[in-house]
Amino acid sequence: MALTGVDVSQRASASDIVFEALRRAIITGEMKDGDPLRQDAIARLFNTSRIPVREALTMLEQQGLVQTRRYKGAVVTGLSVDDADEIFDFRYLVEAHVIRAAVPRMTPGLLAEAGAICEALAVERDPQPWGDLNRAFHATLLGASGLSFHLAALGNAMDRLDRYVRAQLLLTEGHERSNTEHRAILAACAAGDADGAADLTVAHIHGAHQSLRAHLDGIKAGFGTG
Amino acid sequence: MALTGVDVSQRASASDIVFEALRRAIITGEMKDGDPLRQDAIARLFNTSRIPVREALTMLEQQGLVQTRRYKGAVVTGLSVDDADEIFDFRYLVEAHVIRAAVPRMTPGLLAEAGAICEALAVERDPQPWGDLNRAFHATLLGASGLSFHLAALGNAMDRLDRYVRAQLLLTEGHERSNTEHRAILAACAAGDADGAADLTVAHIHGAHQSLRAHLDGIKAGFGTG
DNA sequence: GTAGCGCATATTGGATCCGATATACAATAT
DNA sequence: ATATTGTATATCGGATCCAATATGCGCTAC
Repeated sequence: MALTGVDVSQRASASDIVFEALRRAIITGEMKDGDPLRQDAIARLFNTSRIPVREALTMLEQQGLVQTRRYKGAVVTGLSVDDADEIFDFRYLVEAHVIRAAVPRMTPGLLAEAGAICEALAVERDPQPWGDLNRAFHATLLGASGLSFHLAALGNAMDRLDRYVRAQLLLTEGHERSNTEHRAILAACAAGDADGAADLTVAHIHGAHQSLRAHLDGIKAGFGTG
Repeated sequence: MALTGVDVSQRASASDIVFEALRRAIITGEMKDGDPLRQDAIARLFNTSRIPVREALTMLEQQGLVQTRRYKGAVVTGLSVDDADEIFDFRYLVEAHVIRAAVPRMTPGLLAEAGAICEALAVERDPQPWGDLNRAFHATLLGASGLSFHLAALGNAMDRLDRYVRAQLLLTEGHERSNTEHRAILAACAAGDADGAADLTVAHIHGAHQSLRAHLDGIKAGFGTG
């Protein structure tokens, strides 16, 4: 029988769906720091009961995206400037390590894939899809390392920073610089220059970090102490 | 009124209690790789319903300590040798960074505290409390850094490795070497030698890593590919 | 008029119940 | 005898229900 099957047991559970939707709403900035997450409201929104919602909230709490206080509910976690600095430091350290490990393992196919994303980034104007493509670009390159533990930790770091980076990019038009840097990183990877790619990656993150800091100093306020 | 209060709203929920108990059972090796975690059985054990158990299992899954398959239940996650190598690499990288940041922030009081744990380690023969003290020693020193995100990631890395390290220590009597290395690390910290402490820490982790590899190569089997 | 108390309501945490799925075993047909 | 199918049981995911706690408002006492 020539029937292609799908593993139906891998379908997402209700908790997974709610989790992904909430996670996305938080990292894109759709939900702001301190916004409360009411179990009832979310359950109605997804046409489910509160049980899957609570499991989604516990997942988000483990990831540090929301904070829960007993009998008071969950709110979106805010980052202090110090917190953001620390997580950027983490990225400098780990992302350099991972890209170094990834470069020698990149196949032509993977480089082509990353190149395609890079091109898509260059013409994308909408901030939301741009942010998604940006993550996809880095995930593709870093993924070649096969270092799943490092990648999970980095993914969490990005999740915690993403909404601030996106908000800042939206205002400062840093897309152009980002795009040029992406091309440079990709070129180094294609050339098999692991150290170069690592340096460029660190510089790339540094740029985002500095822009964010400037932006925050500028508006002065914001950034709940979480 | 001179009455010191405690924030009663911070009492652990049932989920937290179950989570901590299961986490401990897993990281100490009390539960073996692949052991199933039956919701009913655990609920009865803690005299609660399955709801808090499920939330605990969700947390454990987020930490990578158990794996859940829909409608089939959760089992203790096993590490392949490659997985273990990767997590050790993560520790080399991050723990060196954190200890470097921690040294200049260590107070005499904190050093005294670490010293006390170090002494306790020297006379402790039981493997389980020795493992707990070992974690406490490193947590005390690293904690001085105040780098909460790094510390959380390192804690998770330790959680994933702990049972293997404990099992290996149990057989190879690596306690003595560990104790000497602890004293050296502590001395470097007390001397304010951040780079020295970092080097010694890396060497310390390296020792554990090599012992574990040797041990695994020796017994050959074990380590489900989980 | 104001500080403090008590009740009403909203919201969360946990228990119980029900439907869905997996697994093991028995029955049956070839 | 073996392979297939049906069924019984165990276990899980989710819904509903109840208890515990927080919050807001009105009332009372001074």
